[in-house]
Amino acid sequence: MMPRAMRELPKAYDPSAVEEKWQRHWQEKGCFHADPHSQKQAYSIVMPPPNVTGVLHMGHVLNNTIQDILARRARQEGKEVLWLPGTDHAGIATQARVEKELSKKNPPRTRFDEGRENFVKLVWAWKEEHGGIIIKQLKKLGCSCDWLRERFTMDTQYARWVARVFTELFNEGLIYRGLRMVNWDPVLLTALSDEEVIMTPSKSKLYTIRYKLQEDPNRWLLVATTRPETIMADVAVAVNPKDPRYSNLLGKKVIRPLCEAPIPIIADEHVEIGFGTGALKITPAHDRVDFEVGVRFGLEIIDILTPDGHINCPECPELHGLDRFAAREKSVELLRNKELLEKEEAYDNNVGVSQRSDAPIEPRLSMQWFLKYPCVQEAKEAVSRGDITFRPAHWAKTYAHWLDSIQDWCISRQLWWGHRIPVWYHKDMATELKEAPKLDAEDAAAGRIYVGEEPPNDPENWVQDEDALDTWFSSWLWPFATMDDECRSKFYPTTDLVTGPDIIFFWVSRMIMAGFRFAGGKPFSNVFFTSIVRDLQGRKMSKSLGNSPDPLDLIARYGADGLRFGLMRIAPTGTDVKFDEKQIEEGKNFANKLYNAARFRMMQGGASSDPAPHFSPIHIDILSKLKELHAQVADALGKYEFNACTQALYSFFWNEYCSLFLEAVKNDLREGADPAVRNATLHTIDTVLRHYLALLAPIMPHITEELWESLGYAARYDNKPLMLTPLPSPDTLLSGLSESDISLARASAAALYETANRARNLKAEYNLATNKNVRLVVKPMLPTDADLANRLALLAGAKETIVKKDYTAPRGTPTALTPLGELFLPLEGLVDVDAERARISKELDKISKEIARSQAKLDNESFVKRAPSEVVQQEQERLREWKEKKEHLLTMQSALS
RNA sequence: GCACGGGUAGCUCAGUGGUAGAGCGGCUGUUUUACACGCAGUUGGUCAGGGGUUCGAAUCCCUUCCCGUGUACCA
Repeated sequence: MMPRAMRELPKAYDPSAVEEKWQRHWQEKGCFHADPHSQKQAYSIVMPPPNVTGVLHMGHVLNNTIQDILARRARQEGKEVLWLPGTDHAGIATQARVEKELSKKNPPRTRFDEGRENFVKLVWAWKEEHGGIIIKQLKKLGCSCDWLRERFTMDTQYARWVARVFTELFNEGLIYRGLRMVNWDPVLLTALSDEEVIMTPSKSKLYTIRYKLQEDPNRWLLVATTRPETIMADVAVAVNPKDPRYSNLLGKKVIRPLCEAPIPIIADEHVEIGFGTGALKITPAHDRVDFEVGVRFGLEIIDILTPDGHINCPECPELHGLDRFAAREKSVELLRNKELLEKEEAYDNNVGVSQRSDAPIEPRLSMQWFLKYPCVQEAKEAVSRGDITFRPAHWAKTYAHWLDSIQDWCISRQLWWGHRIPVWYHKDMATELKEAPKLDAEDAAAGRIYVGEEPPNDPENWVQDEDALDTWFSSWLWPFATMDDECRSKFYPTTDLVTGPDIIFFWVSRMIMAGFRFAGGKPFSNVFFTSIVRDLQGRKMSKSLGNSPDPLDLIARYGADGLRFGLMRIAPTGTDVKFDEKQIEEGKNFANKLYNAARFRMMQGGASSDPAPHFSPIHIDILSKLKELHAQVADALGKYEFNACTQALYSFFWNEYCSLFLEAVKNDLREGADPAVRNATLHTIDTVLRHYLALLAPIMPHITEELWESLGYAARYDNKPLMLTPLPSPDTLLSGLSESDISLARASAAALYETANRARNLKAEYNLATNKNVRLVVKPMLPTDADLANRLALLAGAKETIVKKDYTAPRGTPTALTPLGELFLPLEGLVDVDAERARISKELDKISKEIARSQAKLDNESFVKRAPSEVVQQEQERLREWKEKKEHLLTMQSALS
């Protein structure tokens, strides 16, 4: 009956061969392909494109596992699914990567040695060879993306969209070029957007410096600053107009130290009277706020820093050419020598740091391209009205706040790798135009500049802008620029977006605006913000801390399914995930459990015949729990509660199915068992496994697919891989049974399991846990038939269960009151009266406490009067049960004395 | 400073007003034919502290403390 091969199935599940096999199979069969002509309801997700330089980290695993679960579940629900993958050209990261390669050459080279055209070619070559490793890694995780539609943010079609969007926004007057204070990265030599600057707490020093009065060099004004190296660029000292200490100095002048010159004392509201000395040096070229003050007062702008952060001030030879931080030290020394340093104190402030290079940002006056965001109002309303839902919902507040205080977006970068700005200057006036303080649509209308999707027809007359666009200026088009018209008409707007809350401003909000402006509406209906994966100390995972596990290593050791399952089990909604490898091991253990439960079925051989009657209460019980599981999974996934879903799947299978049901039916399958009974049990097992594999498949796609095939379900039901099989309906599971049939069966099964537990407890307390020769005796209170009695013996590890209404136990026989009735464990000569007495008195202690607590509650008049009657009844019932148990124990106790 | 999230068993976390839970870990026993990646038993909690509402609070309100995140200012 049992094929030999099945007996020889390995005892442990090995995911390595299985996972790759199915990944290949699914792809070859085109299982992931999305058909825009399908009549089915559309379900779509665009993958947040990882950097093309990226390698898979735990954040990606979390993110993409969730997307895969959603996509696979949607397929089971009969939807046409598009999960669109791709990578981002990641301007700065990729350029830096290739520059690093160049610097390793002998002799070292820079991009300037290569020249722009050649350098860009080198980056493309690097991308073709090394880029997109992460795509291969995502395949190993089992991601069911439509890989044929993989996109890159610099694909030709995509680039056309970028140019088109730029051109339209420019023509609309939303894009302009201007001389503005920007965040300058002195290491990468490019401007950055506000979002790319991270305010970092920093241990600084506050220096108080003496600025001598012009009229009397023996008197001075004290000015506090953290940046003495910029003194040479000071053009004024400002005080608050309401500050009485300085009112008599207004209009007078002080001598600027280091690079001596008289500068005026001015009054500006911005200065805080209470801070420092109440006098602020004004350095318009090197501070955002000072720049504004400078504009208000028409002050000169003196720039004394080079783009790479060195001092450019020949008038001050001691500092000229020094790096800004070296210059800070040096300038303090010079001031001290001149006795102009009043004091120096420790000071904690926040310093803006480049997200990309970690270098402190330099506020710098620079010619850049800016965008006034389109469709801000629509974007705001889409979320506040609920057309787009955020989960967890509180992120909507962060989003709204950002939109309320939105600033123009600096979109130009001084990079070579990226979308080059589609603006050309007329060659006759290119030089002047590049210096012009503002350029906009008017200049295009006048023919001074050309802006367009295509280069101008007479290229010889034009010079293209040197700058590239911020990478996010292409990413924000991702949900629609990745699709052709046909695809868009079926799959846009997308259904779900799954991403990290850290890019809510960089990406999510900008996509919403772009969607409204360029694609006719919202880009997605739901946004699920994943948690951030942290280590057990709660720290962010990072390369430098070395606390970031390599997902591929985890896949190698625990399987992709194990990794996915383990991670989903600990992924809460709304907070951080603390990553613990133990949990991934649990995922692997669970896969093994599932495998062995299926292996057990395979060892029973042949298919069960269909249909089979529901046989005993425990069969009905497990089917009813399975039906509940269907609802739990649907409910949890509907609310994006992946941990709850995984937990429900785990506990059903391990506890309800394996530990209780399977253990209780083993005798049904033994040789010599009644064939009808055997068939009923096999049929129930097959039903449970078939439904269960389908429910689990989105989370553990490989092992479920493998078992689906090896259990023969593929051949038997749809002859399709599990991943293309519709989710079986739970409605037929208990057909023909009434509500009361079911609840009776469940109560009966619960009583059996509870009684088996009590029996095991008794055995353990008498050190008989492993002894299978004991007998159990039940004095029944509920109808206890032979079937139930046999199952009880099996579950409790006993030789048999005797059901006897008029049983009189020998003195000192261990006993317990169970839902089935009085349970005895006759010891047949092994009676230990003292042990039993001790056990009873321990029990009594516990129960007496419960009785006291319950009694006190019921004695409380206001409880009885005010609590709902069900609650009171429940409490009374509880008390009655405890008292009954106590009576039982007391009887036993007196029998012993 | 402001806003948001969190603090429950040694660890990771469930638990939206009615007997405090799960998994892991610890301890004890166990190689029994699906599974030692297992099985059975067991240990373990002032639900951060204080106050309030309520017959009843981990849960609702106020407050303090701690951790995390975002954001503003910072000479």
